[in-house]
Amino acid sequence: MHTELQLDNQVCFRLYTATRLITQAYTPILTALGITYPQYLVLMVLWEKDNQPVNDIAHRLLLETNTVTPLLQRMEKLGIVSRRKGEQDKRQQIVSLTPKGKELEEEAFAQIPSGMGEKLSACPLKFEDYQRLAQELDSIIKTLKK
Amino acid sequence: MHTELQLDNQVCFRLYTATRLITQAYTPILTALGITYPQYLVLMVLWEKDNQPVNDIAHRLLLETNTVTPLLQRMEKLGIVSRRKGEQDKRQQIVSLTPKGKELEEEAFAQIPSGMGEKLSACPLKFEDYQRLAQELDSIIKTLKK
DNA sequence: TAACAATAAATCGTGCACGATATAAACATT
DNA sequence: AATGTTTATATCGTGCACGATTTATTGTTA
Repeated sequence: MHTELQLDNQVCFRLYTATRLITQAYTPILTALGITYPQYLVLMVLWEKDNQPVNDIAHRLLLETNTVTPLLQRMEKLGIVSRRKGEQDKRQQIVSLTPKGKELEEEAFAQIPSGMGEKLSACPLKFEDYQRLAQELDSIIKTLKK
Repeated sequence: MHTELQLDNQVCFRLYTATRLITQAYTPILTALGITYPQYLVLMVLWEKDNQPVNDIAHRLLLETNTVTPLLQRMEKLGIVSRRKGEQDKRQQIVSLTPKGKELEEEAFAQIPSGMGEKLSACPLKFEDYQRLAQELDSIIKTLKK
């Protein structure tokens, strides 16, 4: 028996599981808003800076365009973003928030922080723990990125 | 601008990204062994204890059977596990390692710890950091589970 | 400027995740 | 024993992720 290969010793399995469970916690809130978690990530990118090409959105989320393009097509069908050809560079698709996409920011602000805070209220982690967690995850991400 | 809704302030986005990047780091090693990351998780469960019903495997991985069943069907097609009806309870499918599935443990032990250690060698986190990280993820998992 | 290389998106195929539903076997209750 | 309920697994549909390829446009260089 190789203890290195035991599930209980795997940080990665915990990351994978925690990510899935947190995403599941988001789901009912996001479903009420009519979106999914990856769509919420795209919206956060656009709320921060509207009118971005597909590449910039993908780069911000560390995703490939072959993931983001279909995601944006679904979001366009939902009426929360629009896409148009870039003027200086016609290869680009510039993605913009529709009025509906902009309104979602207020709904998200009203529902998500409180809703998620409630679901995690039983968790013993403190603010400083989450901060250090974020820093440690950043150092893993920085190491593996690109 | 609601700072709560900024990507940079989201622990969840970091979890999601770190999980994807670590899984990507596993991929070339696992591909050489002919398996995927979720299949590797199932194998770890079976290396620990062979001949388990689908439900127990799913429960150990905190996954639903509608995820695990197709996963096991693919693994059966690859010849690394076999499935047979339970004898006392005919609703169950008992999953067992084939000789090929057992051999994979040695190959995994030879390739994965060293391969992943190398990829993460540039990461500044120390053993204690990973330990605390694991504990903190466990408390998130415990809070959100079921 | 004609040919070639690089870049931005899109498309295709496969494998998860997961909600919803279906099916069969076991269990429980009348 | 017949009926209803629970349980174990499977099936179906949708939405990611992502490797591989394609297409259109831009840029580069002979």
